[in-house]
Amino acid sequence: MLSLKEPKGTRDWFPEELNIRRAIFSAWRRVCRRYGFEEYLSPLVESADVYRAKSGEDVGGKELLSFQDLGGRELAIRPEMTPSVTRMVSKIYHSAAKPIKYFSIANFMRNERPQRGRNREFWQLNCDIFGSDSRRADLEVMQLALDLVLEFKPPKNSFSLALNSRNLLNQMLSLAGADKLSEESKMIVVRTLDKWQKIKKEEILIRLKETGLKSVGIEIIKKFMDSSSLADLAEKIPSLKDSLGFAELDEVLIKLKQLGYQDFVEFNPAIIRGFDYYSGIVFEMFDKHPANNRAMFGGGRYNGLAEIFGEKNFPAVGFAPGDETFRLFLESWNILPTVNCFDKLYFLPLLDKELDRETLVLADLLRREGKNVFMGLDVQKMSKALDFADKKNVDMVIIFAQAEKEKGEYKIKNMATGEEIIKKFII
RNA sequence: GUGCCUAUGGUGUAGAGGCAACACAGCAGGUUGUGGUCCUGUUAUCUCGGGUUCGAUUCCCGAUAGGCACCCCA
Repeated sequence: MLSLKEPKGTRDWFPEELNIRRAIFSAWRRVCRRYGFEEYLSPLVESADVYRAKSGEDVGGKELLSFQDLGGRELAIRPEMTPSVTRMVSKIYHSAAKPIKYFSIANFMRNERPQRGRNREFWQLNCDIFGSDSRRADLEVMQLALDLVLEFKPPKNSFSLALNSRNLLNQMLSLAGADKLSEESKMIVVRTLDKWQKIKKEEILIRLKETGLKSVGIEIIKKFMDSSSLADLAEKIPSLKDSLGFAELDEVLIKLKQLGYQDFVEFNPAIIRGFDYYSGIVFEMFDKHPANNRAMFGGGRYNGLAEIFGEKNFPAVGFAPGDETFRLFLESWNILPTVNCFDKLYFLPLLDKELDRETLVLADLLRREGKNVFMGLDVQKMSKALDFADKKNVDMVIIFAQAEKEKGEYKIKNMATGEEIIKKFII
């Protein structure tokens, strides 16, 4: 006997759950289109090397679900969209009118251990702007991200957008002397900063010292990480004030505030993000619900990624919310939407086996009128038919039996009100 | 890869070392043309393997599956 369980880390989508997902996706589409973004899709698989090149060490490594095709080529089920969309856009980049604003909603696989908010198969919205290095592109992408959340009318203080800049971070790190460290040590420094809010301060200091950083450098890092705002940072480390990273963050933050997002946005030095390809501004949307102690989604600028496809000067900025974390956000704040499969569903039971042919004709007629008709397949008594209609939550029941046939009619019964309408049906 | 927790009908739960209980859902009927109520019947090798015991679904060990937290990542 085979198991009824779906494969580990995947889930079955029964209509009820799927209706919720569809409602979320259609809201996402609505907002993306409002910003003039066009929908695209890439293949489910890519050459495995595409991910090995630039995805994080786990996502592009042991978490990659790869296999050989008949020609011995090594393919991988996509663990993220960014490399694929970069590949796609690289093909058309030179001839396309820029900026290119693209979005997609697709599923992905990562060989992780499933837990709350994380599955092996998951769905993501990916929104990206290519061909503009303008800060207005960063701004628009973040505005879109905020509107995606706001579309669900979340309560006050339920989420926030935290911003940082890889440029600012790198400038700070070079000030702290991290440039003199080995690549490996530098990576450990960055990892440690990523954990700033998670691990104890003593532990952090030990880790930083082990990389060979001087205490002057560690002091700079501490000042940076403890900054509560850009103004605070400018005061603590004045030399950073004139840096590119500071300027881009300052500009984007000011504009977001001018646009009315002042309650949701903040500078956060601990936003690092795992993928290697990020280069400029990075950001994460935080769910502030205590049950969801993690970022809902994130993104940033990744100008250098297209180099793996031989493209130089390929500005790109984007982000990707996942279905699972997003659903948890909506669920926790009690704002989960849903849509029905049918605007209205009609149930046509077979009330008399003598009317087999006529009932089929009637179903056909109703469908030609554009109605959604769920037809009963076996003979049912009236009370059973209505009972079934009740449980299936149909809106209307078509009543057609001998009495109706003789009068040349059928009835449409409204299940909510009990009201019946008589229609002509001569056969 | 590491740690902790859990496993009983279709679903959700109770139970106790000695006949496995309840609710809901399903199906059939009470009711051969009008539903949501009510009533009756029906639905279980208590995940698998081993151990302790006169006796284990219950206690112990292992496997498997699931959950949660790390790692990592969105």
